[in-house]
Amino acid sequence: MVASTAVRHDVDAIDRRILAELQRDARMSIQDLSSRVGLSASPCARRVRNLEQSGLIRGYTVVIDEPLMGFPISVFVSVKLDHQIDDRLRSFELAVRKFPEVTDCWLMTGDRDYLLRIAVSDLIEFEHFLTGKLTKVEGVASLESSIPIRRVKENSARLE
Amino acid sequence: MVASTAVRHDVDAIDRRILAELQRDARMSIQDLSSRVGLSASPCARRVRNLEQSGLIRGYTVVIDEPLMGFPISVFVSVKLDHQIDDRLRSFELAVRKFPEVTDCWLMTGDRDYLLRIAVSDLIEFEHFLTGKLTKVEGVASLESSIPIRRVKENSARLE
DNA sequence: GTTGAAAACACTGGAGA
DNA sequence: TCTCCAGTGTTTTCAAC
Repeated sequence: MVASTAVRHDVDAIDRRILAELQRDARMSIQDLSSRVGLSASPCARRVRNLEQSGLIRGYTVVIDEPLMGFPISVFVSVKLDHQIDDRLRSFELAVRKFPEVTDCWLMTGDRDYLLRIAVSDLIEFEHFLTGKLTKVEGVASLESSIPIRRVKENSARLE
Repeated sequence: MVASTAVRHDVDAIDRRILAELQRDARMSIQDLSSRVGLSASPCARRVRNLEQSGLIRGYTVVIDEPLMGFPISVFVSVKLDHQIDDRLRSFELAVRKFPEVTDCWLMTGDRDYLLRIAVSDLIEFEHFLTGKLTKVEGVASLESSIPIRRVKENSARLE
């Protein structure tokens, strides 16, 4: 019996190099990309298409300088909900997805916790976000914030 | 006195829409992009170039499905160093940048802490990473791991 | 995997609103 | 600063090999 429903894609060494190059610069032309990975354009384009269709490449995005964008401060916030009911989780996640301040959100194991990264212009705005928005979401029981100084490494995904 | 050394870029509403569209699909052609933001191609290309040159657009990257890539498990690790000496920080950061398992790393305020996200194929590999690599980095005093169940929101940067 | 030709696209510069 | 347009070179796509 064949289990998989999606088209499986065997990622070989060239695919890895394609992904690494696209991680570095996703707007590179297929021509440039092909010469960097030692292929001609047609098979390179085909590989990229296959990587997209297999779902391994989920998309392409722009890398924005958050400080220049007006949001130099990040804050990590641990959120604890008062009940781990599916409905509560859903409504919390819905709210979080709507808040533009929230850049990342993970549901953690253990103690009905979420881990959020918040991007703000300053701590005043963060205060307003906490009191005016986050604590008003139904089910939020407690919060714990920690502030990073600096981002040391930033890779969208592990490749090797 | 004019303070800024770099070229300042006033981000207007159209620029924001350009950034939002590129965040959705960074490989979109300028033609597509221009019609989506209600501009013709030439000024749209100029705006993108300006956003790149002002540093607001730092680059473009591919969004990879980490589970399909073979790394379905993420772990957040808090690392405490035994001395907050600049030299120790530097060597720790150098090591972290070299480990492919580490996708993100933040230097936190407070207690000489780093926050890392690790991507692994399973918990066995995570164990090996901890014992074989991370704890062997000079200056690492203590570790605390927490495991997420699921990613709820994933935005490379705040835009609004 | 390669080559090559047609179609789509990007870039430039100039005229006019 | 935008639109529109034309000219040029590049890039993508797709067939045939």
